[in-house]
Amino acid sequence: MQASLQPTSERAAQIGLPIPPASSEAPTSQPPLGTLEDLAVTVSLCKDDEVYAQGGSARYIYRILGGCVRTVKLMEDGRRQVNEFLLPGDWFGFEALAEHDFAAEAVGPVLLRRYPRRPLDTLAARDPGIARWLLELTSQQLRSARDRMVTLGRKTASERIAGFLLEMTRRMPRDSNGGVGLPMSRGDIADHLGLTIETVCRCLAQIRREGTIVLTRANLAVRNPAALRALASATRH
Amino acid sequence: MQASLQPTSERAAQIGLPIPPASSEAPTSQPPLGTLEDLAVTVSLCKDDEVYAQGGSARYIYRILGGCVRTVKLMEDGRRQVNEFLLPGDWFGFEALAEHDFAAEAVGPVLLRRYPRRPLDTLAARDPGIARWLLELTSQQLRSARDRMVTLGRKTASERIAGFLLEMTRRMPRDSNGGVGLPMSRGDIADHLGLTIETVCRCLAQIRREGTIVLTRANLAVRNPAALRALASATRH
DNA sequence: CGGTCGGTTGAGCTAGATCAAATCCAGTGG
DNA sequence: CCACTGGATTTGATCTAGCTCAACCGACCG
Repeated sequence: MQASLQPTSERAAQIGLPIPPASSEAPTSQPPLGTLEDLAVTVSLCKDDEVYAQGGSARYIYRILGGCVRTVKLMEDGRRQVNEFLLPGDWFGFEALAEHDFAAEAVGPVLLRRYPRRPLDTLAARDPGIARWLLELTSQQLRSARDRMVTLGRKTASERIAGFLLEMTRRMPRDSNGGVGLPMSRGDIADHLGLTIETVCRCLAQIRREGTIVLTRANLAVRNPAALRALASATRH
Repeated sequence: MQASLQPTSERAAQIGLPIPPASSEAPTSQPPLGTLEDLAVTVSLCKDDEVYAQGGSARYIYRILGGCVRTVKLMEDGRRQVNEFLLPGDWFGFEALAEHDFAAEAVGPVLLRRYPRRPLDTLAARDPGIARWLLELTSQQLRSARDRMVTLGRKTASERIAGFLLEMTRRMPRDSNGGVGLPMSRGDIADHLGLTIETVCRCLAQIRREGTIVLTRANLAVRNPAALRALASATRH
């Protein structure tokens, strides 16, 4: 872990970073970081490298240029919760408290831009626009965390999977065949949704059998979005 | 619902509001709200009154003076997720986006202070201290939401219950007998922890049988905190 | 005193976990 | 180019934590 936090902006090509078109998500309002941009460096990571550790002090914030990052919380006995998957264009690490409560790890090869927190904080103390932007980012995270709360607390396995697939088709860029790449493993998905790998596989297989999706190891195409949406918010009984 | 959002500061006594000593939680840094305090009103609510509805526009922020408020998300078929319980001293409703993503309801009789958002926002745009305070509140919410994510995604029923009891003893004021009052029903607890009422009861009964806690309908005393802590972070197998 | 509404307890049932065994590739070395 | 190897994925068989359904209990209330 912690292998390559050295700025190595050229490594992207070396490690075969998947071309990173911006997330199709509504781009979070670009902040006027001006002077801060000069203090930023570009960092490239390999699969499973740690961006920062759980409990580490929060010295930087990050923006993803390419690839996918997961935030992870680990229990002592190895149970794992993947809080979120971060995609190109997404910012993270700005939670404003002293220590990171989650670790952040590269799901695959990742390229990201790293900004120091200290000058950002002083900037935010002067510029209400920056402060507002930070608040908005945090609020959005909070909102999506709360949505996931319902997922984890009250939804069935297939509802979780269907919802996840919908989220991915929404956030990932469409490729030439109308499909999207799933950068994360089944295990990552399982730990994100509070399920086991096997249950994830079985639900995916089920949805595929019904003809709702076409799925290879890492590529997803939705054939019947309506059916998928119905699955995601199934009214029970 | 929506019964009594009229400012009725005298009703507290009428409805027998449980004396509201401040939460023993580290009080979130008191903001210099100065001028805003003049625009605030005190509101009193009865059990199950709605403070605001899911999807309602976010016009106010609130501080609890006494009682307990729950934030709730409801699925169409009635499945319910209680996001958090808010206690005296806690602020809520400041998520900064236009609409509330959760409803907020009084768990029992509640007294709260209501501040209009618009002037707060303009205040925050001028005063970095206010902005910083809002960001900190939101970040704390985000942090606790993320902790609950692990609970909901990966913990067993008894771990959830034990963790919840510990949280309550931490946040609630101790009464003369060393116990704390639990303002919420078993159903609320169940919907908070992603369990059923029956499972909540059975786990509580189990922990009580072991002598770790003494529990009546609405009052909890922890006899063996170490045992409870062990339960909450049990290393599986 | 009967009714209602939380809470508790018992008896199965089942969604999803666990355990185990293929299968499928992607990358490696020949 | 092809066989080989190891990890990821898939599928099958079984088990179980927690859910569901149902009965009962006790406090409070009119």
